[in-house]
Amino acid sequence: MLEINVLRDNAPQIIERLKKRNKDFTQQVNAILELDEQRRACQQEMDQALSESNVLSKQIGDLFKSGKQAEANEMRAKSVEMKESSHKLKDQFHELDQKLTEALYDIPNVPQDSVPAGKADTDNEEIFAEGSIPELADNNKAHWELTEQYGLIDFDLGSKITGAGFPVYTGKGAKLQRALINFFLDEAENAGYKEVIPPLMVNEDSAFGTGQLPDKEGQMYHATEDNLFLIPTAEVPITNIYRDMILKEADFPIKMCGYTPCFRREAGSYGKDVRGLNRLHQFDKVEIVQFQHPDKSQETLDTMVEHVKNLLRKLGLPYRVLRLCGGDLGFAAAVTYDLEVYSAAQEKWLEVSSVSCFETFQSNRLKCRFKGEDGKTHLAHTLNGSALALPRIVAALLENNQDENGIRIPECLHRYTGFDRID
RNA sequence: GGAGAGAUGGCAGAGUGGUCGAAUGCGGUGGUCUUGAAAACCAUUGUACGGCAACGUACCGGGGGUUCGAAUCCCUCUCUCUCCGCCA
Repeated sequence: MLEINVLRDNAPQIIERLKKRNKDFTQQVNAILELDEQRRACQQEMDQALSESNVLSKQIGDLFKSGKQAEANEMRAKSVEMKESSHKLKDQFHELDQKLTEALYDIPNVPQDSVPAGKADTDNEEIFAEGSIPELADNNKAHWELTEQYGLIDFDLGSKITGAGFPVYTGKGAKLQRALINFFLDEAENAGYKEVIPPLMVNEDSAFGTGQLPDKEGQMYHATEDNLFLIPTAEVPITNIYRDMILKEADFPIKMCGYTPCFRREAGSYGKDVRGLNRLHQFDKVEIVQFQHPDKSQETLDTMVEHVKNLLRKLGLPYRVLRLCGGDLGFAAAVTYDLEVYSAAQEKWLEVSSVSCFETFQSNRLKCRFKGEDGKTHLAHTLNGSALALPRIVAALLENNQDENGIRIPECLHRYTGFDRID
């Protein structure tokens, strides 16, 4: 969520920049400023009242001690009276504070200047592309055919055990998963990321910290009995490691990576684009996360994109990098780069990574701060990216590398798979 | 699942109704001393909100209550630990 004091000081600019999201926030922002005004006025009144009764209480105590019962009792009556009004002010303050916070939840992050204007994914800006699109034989197959032909993934079996979107990886298909995970983790480690294996379920506070709650609870599987949520991405548990913390400036950059399965309900997305590996309820992903000094987050973002590009390069997949337009930008992100690979049999681009800088939007909720040179505390910047999400990588690998007799495995994976072909 | 204990500042750990934002120790920071370091000594050291500032207010796991006054008493929730049972 946005910082109230930043919004207070820069309202017109913020409203202007938010227009990139194709919505006018003037009214909402004005309502917030109004609430903020009221809240501050109320706090002053409340603090005043509390201060007075604190003084009074102290005096009463002194009077009792020096044996002046009568006077003390008289003041006590006065104090009771005051209590009523301070109680009212307290309630009022809390109500205003609550309203203000809730109103702030509804304002998305402010897009950076580089974010192009636009309404939908068709307006995203392609800023880089690499790799050549393979020419497949006429009788080429989509990955869901290949996985069946070579016994790599059993979608029907997953449906039987759990439901649609929960595939069973078998034989070389399972081994390929493991290989990719290890490859991605090793690459991340080589780039200085510390590996963590976080919990796959998180509590409400964590889901709130990274912004899944209060709005997007429909996306997560919810174990109501224990009020825990299955993670939709490792971003949630990993970023929450630093919730409620004050870091030292020397701690930056904090670089962490982790492999986890991810669980997404994907409610309402049935029908289109869900065939095979394109959209699953459970999938594997290696995530990279960084906490960074605000002055350095921009270059950090670039290095993270570079890291992902490198992975795709090594895998030999044709890919492109998109800078998301304002209309496609996630609620919490200030800027996002999507990386897409070309899946040659399906003849379409598949999103395999999303690298974002959230500036202070997440850390404000997380209360992740650092003590600066000036001795004051400031909110850290958070960044994260997929490096990488497996299913669509597998889809593209299978489709792009197929030939008459099987599927070629990219060289960087050989030491992990132990085989160089699937046939 | 049953029985019990507990939750206090970065950590350890006092504090059972006013003198407590909170003793003490450790740690951190600054300084003295030293060729340098260590040791010793001195000082300083929580967060948030409001205020130009002085300063005020709130916070001792969360929420509620009693009281003129709560870290301290009551209720409730959450979490942690120990023992028993079950179990990978």
